[in-house]
Amino acid sequence: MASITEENYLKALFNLSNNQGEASISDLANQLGVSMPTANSMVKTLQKQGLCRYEKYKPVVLTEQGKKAAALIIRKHRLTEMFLVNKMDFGWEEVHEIAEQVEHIHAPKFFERMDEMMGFPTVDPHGSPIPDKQGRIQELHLKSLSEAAPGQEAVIAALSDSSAEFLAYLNSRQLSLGTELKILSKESFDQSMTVAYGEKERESLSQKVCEKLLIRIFD
Amino acid sequence: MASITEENYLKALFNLSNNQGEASISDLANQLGVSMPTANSMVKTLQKQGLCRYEKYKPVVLTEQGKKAAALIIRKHRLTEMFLVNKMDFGWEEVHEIAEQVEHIHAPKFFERMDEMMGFPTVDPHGSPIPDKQGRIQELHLKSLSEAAPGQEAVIAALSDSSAEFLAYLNSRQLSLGTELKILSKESFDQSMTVAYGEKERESLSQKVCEKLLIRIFD
DNA sequence: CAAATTTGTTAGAATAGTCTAACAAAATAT
DNA sequence: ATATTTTGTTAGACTATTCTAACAAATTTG
Repeated sequence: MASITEENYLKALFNLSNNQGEASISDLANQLGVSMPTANSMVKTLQKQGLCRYEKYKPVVLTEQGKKAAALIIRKHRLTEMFLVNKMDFGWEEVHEIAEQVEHIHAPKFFERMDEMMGFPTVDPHGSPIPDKQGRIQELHLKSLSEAAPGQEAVIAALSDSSAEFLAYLNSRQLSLGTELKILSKESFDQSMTVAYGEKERESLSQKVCEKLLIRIFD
Repeated sequence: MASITEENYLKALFNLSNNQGEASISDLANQLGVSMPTANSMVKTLQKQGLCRYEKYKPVVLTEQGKKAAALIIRKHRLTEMFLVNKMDFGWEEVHEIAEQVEHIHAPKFFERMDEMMGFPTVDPHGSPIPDKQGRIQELHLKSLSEAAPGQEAVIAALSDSSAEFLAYLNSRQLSLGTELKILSKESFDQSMTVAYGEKERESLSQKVCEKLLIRIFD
């Protein structure tokens, strides 16, 4: 069984390799707040266990086994976040830190019970998909708000950044998952967008924000 | 902040010193499944942090600070057990292992929310008192069933053994907290007792079992 | 392309928590 | 009160995870 430390490396590798399917040692070290030699030696350890593939001076690639292990940890993380929000009345900005600890608990029944109690949710409070028990992840292929055009209507389906700061910003603007937006205009100058939603007739969202809001466009 | 290992030593010391207020190195080592040298060196570490007092060849005594720290971990353990039983529909025999892990989570709000959701319970699913937020424990001073006399009526209020095996035994006999017992007779031969409860007209309980059932006698 | 920068590696050391072997003190039992 | 047993201690070693310093490879830049 992987240690908590190893689990954290797997999770970091998984998250970093979303795009290329591989991650550099320096990104890994950065993500985990450890030195490069530390990341380097842990990668060797993971490789010995068949969890990743690695050659000197090459990026690290998770094996199928490693991907599955990582996905199952992420499953526990996201189920926990959802449970905290749905069943324990936490705000979506409060749950990451707690889930970061709970995800390392070894108690299959505990997480299955959460899952049942919530009616088997497919996404977490930030719209990220919850991997299934086999570690498979349903891809959502959402667009970011930046890609939408004036005149379109869309609903916020997920976030590409779930930091407490960004969530606090969204809270302050009454933006949440499910919020329906009408895109009024887009500044070609700074890529900021003016939108309407709920009670708000005209709100301006910076490019930074638009990029982080993942939407489903109404047909 | 104490490591998980240190927390486990504190908890073990707390449980072992219930009677004398002190614990031997060998009992501590035994309780934790480590060697005596290991327990010995950890005791020195805890002492340096002001969590216990210790002199060579003498038993270990928790300081007030150490007692409080231990009680707060036990609080998290027992709140978790109660939450699992009351809110997540686990059996009382399933919760110890999970609580053993959850008790190390650092998230005050998580445990406070559990506490609130349950209406601030004072005992865990096995009848053991839940320490308050200051680490104070309300003593229940219960008698064991062995101390009761034929003719008396009593209610099971707690257990002095919460092992899965004992709990399975109690489940198989439909005995639980709150079960009201009429004591019919006691064998002076083997100290076993014959009792009536629920649908059962006559059930025989061995001395071992009677000692582990903590009761409140009806006036 | 050569120089500079970034990235990655090796070597060596530190800390936490654990062990076994050997010995010493305390407690128990003749 | 001595011998035996139990309990406790010290010394030394091992693994996991981390670090810094020094160097090497790869990449980027002028």
